[in-house]
Amino acid sequence: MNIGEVAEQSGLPAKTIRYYEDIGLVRPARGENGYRAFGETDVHKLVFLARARSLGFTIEDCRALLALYEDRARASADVKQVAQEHLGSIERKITELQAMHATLSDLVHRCHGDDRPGCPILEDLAGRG
Amino acid sequence: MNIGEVAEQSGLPAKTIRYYEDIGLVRPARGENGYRAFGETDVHKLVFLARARSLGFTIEDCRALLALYEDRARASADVKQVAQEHLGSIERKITELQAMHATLSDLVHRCHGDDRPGCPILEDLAGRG
DNA sequence: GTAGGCCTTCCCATTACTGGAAGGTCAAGC
DNA sequence: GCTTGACCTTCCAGTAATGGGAAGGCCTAC
Repeated sequence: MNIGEVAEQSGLPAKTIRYYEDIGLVRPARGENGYRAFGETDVHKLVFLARARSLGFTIEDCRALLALYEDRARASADVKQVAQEHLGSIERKITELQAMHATLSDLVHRCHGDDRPGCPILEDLAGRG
Repeated sequence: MNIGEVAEQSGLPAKTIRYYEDIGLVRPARGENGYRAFGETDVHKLVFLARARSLGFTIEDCRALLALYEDRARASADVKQVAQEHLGSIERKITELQAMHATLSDLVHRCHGDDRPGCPILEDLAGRG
């Protein structure tokens, strides 16, 4: 299977698939013409990667999860730990964004948004808020 | 004022302040010895930048906000628009993270996390969830 | 044989820094 | 006067995870 078809099936851009090969996440065979020849296993891995990435796992998380996925003797405790740590970082990001949102939302609501002088947003940014 | 003191006052690393000069956000004078010589205005700008960055504005947003801040004839409508667009992008990010969180949280709770075979997390990632 | 649509590699750009090397400057202490 | 150490300088490279685009090979159809 050529990279174009794999891209379609996995939902990943061809560029990204080549990158994943570069960093060793997949190792497709090569045809005589030099084209990458993807097997079913490769496609499965790429689907796995696409899903994991869409859940926000980093590439290194993905590498670990993929190793666990391929490890017949894996303990799901290891998987759970990676996922829980990621969940924690998602929670921290949400909290951070919510704090930004609260502050900024307040400033935006207090800004009349016309030509009158005095803008609460600029005043806050300037340290006089 | 040397960069070290400015770093302390603004809360920004010296490295970051040099970077901001590089990209034209501040233009400190230079002393005879080649050291950057920051004035009060520079410090104000850097405090402004630190605050705006902490609210998640991009560097280019900051550049625009700084220009508006320095523009005596500015309309707060312009400021408000930048802020509102940023608020929208924060909201989109939060929504995205919350979706990830919901899915992953569900998977984590369903994963027993021991040595028994079958891990809902891996099964989801593999497309069999 | 040629047009187009694939595929290949390679290098550069992105965002907002961060780290580190190599070297100049300054103030203090001996 | 000399050294030490803290500060400053520039420049180069790296981060995460791609995306863009050039230059060129391959493949199929007309």
